[in-house]
Amino acid sequence: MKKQPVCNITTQCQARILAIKDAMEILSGKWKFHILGTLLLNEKMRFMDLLREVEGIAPKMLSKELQDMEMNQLITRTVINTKPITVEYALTAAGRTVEPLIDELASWGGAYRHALYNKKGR
Amino acid sequence: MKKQPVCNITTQCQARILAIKDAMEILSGKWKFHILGTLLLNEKMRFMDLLREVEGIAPKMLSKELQDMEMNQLITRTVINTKPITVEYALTAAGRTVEPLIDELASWGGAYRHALYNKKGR
DNA sequence: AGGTATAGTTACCTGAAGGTAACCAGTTTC
DNA sequence: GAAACTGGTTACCTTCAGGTAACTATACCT
Repeated sequence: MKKQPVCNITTQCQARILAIKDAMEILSGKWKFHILGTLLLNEKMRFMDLLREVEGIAPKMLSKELQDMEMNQLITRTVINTKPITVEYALTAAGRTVEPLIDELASWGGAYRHALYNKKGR
Repeated sequence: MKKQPVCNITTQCQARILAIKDAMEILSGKWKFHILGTLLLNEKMRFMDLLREVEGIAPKMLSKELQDMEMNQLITRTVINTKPITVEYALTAAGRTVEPLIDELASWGGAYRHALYNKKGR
């Protein structure tokens, strides 16, 4: 008799897996956390500000990531009618909810680095 | 005068960015969270168990991700001398520390889905 | 001797992610 | 009038993550 392909498919587990998949999809890519983290510190930022603050990002990537996140309603884009036109990006309420996640990620990364330093460092 | 390339490089920020980069690198990929989540539920699991539990993963990917995580000291691999040889995978103490992170990720994903459903659903 | 289990490995292929560089159009400053 | 600001777009190229399928070798069951 063949072994059953799965043992652990409770509805709870399935929902959890789906939630994780969602989160990973929405927050995927190299830059989103850095952009969101910067917006958490500064409230409203223009395109060129972000380009300077998020170290290493190219305008093309920044533009694409901002569009992604606007579509997913994490940020808003507002065109301001100044002399040279300016654009303001800001977090939405939904966008602000990533703060604990980013905190957790940062603290995990920090703790991990610290733990390895104590064990293997030299 | 050119604008300064950066305004926000406090040492705190730099450390935070580094920690996030670390975490993303170590936990990168489509499968690590699912594997870790499964190991959180089951303590000790064999290769074929994981292959069955982590829905959709191919043996090649599972093997590779397990090796990655063993190198990063998140899991242990123990060969057991049974009739047909078996291998047990289990979380290390460091591996168990991802639990809050996974919880946060899952709860964020769930909340996000819920929020969008209330706003745009239908 | 054929099917099942164990734990993987190997070769091949593809699509997406991301980097580089140049360019656009308008405006203010030097 | 040249340079630097504004906010991007476009084309091109490279890398790699990840998927598919087949295969290895040993051993138990019937």
